[in-house]
Amino acid sequence: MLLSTKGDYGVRALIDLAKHVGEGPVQRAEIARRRQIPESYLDHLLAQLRRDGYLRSTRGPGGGHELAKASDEITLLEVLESLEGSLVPIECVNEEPGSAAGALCGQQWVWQDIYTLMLERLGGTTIADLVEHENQHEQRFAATYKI
Amino acid sequence: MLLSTKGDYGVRALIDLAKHVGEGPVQRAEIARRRQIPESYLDHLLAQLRRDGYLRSTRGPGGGHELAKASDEITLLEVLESLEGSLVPIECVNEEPGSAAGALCGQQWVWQDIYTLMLERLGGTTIADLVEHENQHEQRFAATYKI
DNA sequence: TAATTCACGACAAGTTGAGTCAAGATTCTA
DNA sequence: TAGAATCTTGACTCAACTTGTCGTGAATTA
Repeated sequence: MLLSTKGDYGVRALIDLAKHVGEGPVQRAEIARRRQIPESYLDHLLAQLRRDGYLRSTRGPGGGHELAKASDEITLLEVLESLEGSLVPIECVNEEPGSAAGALCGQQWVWQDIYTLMLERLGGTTIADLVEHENQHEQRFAATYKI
Repeated sequence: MLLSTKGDYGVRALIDLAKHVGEGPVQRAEIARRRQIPESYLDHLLAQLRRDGYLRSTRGPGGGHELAKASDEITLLEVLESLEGSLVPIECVNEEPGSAAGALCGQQWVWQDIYTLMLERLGGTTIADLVEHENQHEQRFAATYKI
């Protein structure tokens, strides 16, 4: 598995925040309930996303979390790399092409191709795109999101 | 990282065997030396590849390992899945598209696309292709492979 | 029989994943 | 100012996986 639940849960949280832009801070418990994420685990993911500037938090009654950028200016790629670290599929993709280490690996060229496409797709998809896709299927899943 | 050293080392070993087809069994120690794999770890990988029918082994002096199939009939995909298990990039790719679990994830559709292309590329590349690519760069790396 | 080579399973150290929990900081409201 | 609501942070846990090492035993050949 390339992604752990970190990348999954973290993106769920951002989608939830994007869907509630303009309604004031969204509470951790709300996000956790709607997106089915363990609340105390979500804490860590929100902290990471805050450190990297994707959201801001306010404490106290009425506090919560809000997006710090427009949802169409946050790509899936940057969020996943923030939460998971580099997404290289195999170590040797990092090696200089033409280096001995890259050659030893033997499959470097195959994966470089796949990796390039992956970066294109993820870099070309924003949180806003994910929200839009969700909205288009809203009727069918309204019950799931318990909105 | 999607692949661990298992997938890397295992493919290296098969490339090495494919390069020495027709020369009789190749010894574990030879493979390990040429491809820079810890010998006792290589054991486990060869065992897995043997179980799945990609090579056969003979014991005793002059023994070693040989491919059990033609190298152009072994795809990178099947070998990697033998060594690493499923290559799905994110859990929800396994969920029924349209299911609640798939929808909750929010990025299912993006990854399904990427995964499909990955399977195409890996399924369309054989050990023979990897050997051919290596041969085309042989001059530059002859020293590395110590052949 | 001795030497060579693979076969298989036990063991182990380190890392990561997936959380839980508690103490503390901040802010709002009464 | 007290108390309640929220987030913040770090410590801690437990299980699984990675990346090996080792030792014993089996098969084969000379």
